[in-house]
Amino acid sequence: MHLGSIVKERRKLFNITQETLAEMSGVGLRTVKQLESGKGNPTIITLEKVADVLGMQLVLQIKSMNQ
Amino acid sequence: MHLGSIVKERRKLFNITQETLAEMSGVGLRTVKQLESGKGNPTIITLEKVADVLGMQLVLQIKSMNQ
DNA sequence: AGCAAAAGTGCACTGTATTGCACTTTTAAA
DNA sequence: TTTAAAAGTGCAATACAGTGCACTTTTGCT
Repeated sequence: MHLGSIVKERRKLFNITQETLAEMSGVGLRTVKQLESGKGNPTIITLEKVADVLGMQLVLQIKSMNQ
Repeated sequence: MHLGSIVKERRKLFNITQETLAEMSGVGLRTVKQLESGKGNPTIITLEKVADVLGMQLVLQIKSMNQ
């Protein structure tokens, strides 16, 4: 499961639209759409802005841990 | 602690140079240097390439977990 | 089914990440 | 302490991420 899907699922949990997420995070709507649909290659800052609004954070962890 | 520092620390654990990490990951040396020194705003793919070589992965998790 | 809202996409422009090169600074080993 | 290897940095070129706009497709509600 890629990062975009995780963002999308989490956003739906909050019952907000891509447009609202874009506004709240300060990221362009087009960028949010691309991120969620798995297109493109966002920068860390873009991903962090979006994740932050959704109460999530980007972390680097040792590989192959369950969940 | 930012992502660059985590990469740097992890790399030192493996006793390899930035140059070796760059070669192994397929990322430019200049980019590795910027990443580790906290300059710039890498893309997910760049960070994933480097993390992969170091046996790490980028994950999105619910915020405010310990560690 | 009908329809409005939400999501996905092609295009084009702007800004910036990636990169190599050449150089300086720092580190660590003899 | 010397000094070679490793790390940090300014500059410039290229590739591509971020974005708005206009449009199509999908979703989900009545």
